[in-house]
Amino acid sequence: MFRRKIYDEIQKLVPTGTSFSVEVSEIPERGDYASNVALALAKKEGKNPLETAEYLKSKLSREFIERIDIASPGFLNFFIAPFALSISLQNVLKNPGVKNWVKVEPKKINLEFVSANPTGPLTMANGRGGFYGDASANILSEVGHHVTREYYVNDAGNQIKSLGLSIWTVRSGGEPKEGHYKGDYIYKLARDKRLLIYKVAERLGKAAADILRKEIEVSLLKAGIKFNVWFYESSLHKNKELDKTLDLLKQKGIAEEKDGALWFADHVLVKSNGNYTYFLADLAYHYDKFINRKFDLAINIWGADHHGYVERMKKGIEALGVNQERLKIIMMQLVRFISKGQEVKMSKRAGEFVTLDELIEMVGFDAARWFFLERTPNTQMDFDLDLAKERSKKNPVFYVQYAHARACSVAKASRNWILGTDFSLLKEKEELTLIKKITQFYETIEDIANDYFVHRLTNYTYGLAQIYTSFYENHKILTENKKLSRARLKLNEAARNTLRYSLGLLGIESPEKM
RNA sequence: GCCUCCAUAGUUCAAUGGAAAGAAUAGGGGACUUCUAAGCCCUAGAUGUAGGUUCGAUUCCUACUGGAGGCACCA
Repeated sequence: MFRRKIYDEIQKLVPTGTSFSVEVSEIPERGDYASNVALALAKKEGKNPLETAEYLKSKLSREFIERIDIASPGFLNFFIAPFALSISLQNVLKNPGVKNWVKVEPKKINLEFVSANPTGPLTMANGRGGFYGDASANILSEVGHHVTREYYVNDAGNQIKSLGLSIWTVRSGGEPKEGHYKGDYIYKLARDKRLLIYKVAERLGKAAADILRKEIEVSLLKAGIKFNVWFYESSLHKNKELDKTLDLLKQKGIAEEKDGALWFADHVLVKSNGNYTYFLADLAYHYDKFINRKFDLAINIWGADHHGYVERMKKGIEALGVNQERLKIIMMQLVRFISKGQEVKMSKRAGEFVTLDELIEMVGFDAARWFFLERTPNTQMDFDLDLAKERSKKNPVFYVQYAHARACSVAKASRNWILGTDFSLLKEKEELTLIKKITQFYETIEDIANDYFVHRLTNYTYGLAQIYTSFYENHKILTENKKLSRARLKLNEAARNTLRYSLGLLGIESPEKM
């Protein structure tokens, strides 16, 4: 699309390694795209930015650019020629697929997300990482990567034993003790006939975890979150992967013994009682990802409470001989849920939480997804439950879906009057703005493929809906002027397709009627 | 005590070091009665404080204030 073309052209004219940007202009007077390249060069080579801008302006091709303005202190503002916009609209109508317009080097990517311990139902807090991961996977596969959606199931630690003990205690008529899991689901599991045969806490816990694991999958499916691999920690133990990892670290002389335990830097791998730590299991897990399964890139979506773990993991995989650039960790900041002006405190152990199922029932599938996908991962967010219930109709997602339904409705009302479309008839401000916005879809996807900020797509989609609605309200699509109607119908079609495409990648429905 | 993240309109959120900080909602005003009014058009309103780097800072650095989280031979 245009941004890429402008960027490539400039790059040919400047010394290699020059860092500059081409971005979408927000203000019409500044054209459609703007570049700071002259300013960047001025800094690098000490030249006058306005002179550099003049030079670049004289050298740049005008193939699809109508005009280039130079603005103080040295910006280049590009105005796309209307005929080029027409061509772009026709291209998008013909080949809407992202792969046609966004080029990436295909990678084998492991995207691990949610990975909540199977010691209870998913809470609505798990929704944030869940939706974000799901939409990321959609987008990364769409641009051409080979993506595995993976859930790491922690089924081998103390918490499973604790789960077993909690159920055991309740089943024996007692109350859950300090450190035990509480909540209705423990009582339900205590009555579960499938579990009655287990008399040992560990086995009971494991069997219960298995039941909970399946329930988690059902909840995720209801939320539209899909996985293709459920990776069990226990399988690492079974296959002696922890020992292999340990041997490797010992061989390299990285693991050190101290006070009867085995350490990697400041972190324990094997406790003095001989037990392996979770850290070692995680190293073995990532060894499996990178070495055994040969993923080029592992993306982990983690909750903010794991941030202290990031550096340890990166150093750990580096020690295993894997470049840490191949591990990308996305931290999701916490969500605070507010009800009646008070924060709703959630704790799985204390049994105080709202489940993901309940959240979706309360605010609806599409609204829940939209709400979480709308925000950047690295800001804490407040979720007002009362407001979400009350204002469900005012949720932006309905505005976007409504725009799509309208576009569908117009398309249905139309007849095939004439063949051939004269796209040059589209010259109203709202029409040209809409065409530009449609082409920016591909630029947005390109950005996300690079930085994984999925919320860019949500914001883009809302903006597209606004611009479409403005076009719709200001210009009648179906008129007596058949040639004009035909052109506007084509634009309507492109807008509808792009809305549907975006919503689809976000995992949100695009109803044809509302 | 040490570390990480965060602080933007009344409220909920945007803004790859760029020009005049965008939306939504709540507020004020208006048009149409014709393809879906869950809509459109206009209007008012914000970068926590004090410094620094830079041609240019919401963005980077330092200190402070306020909020969240993390610092185990837990998982």
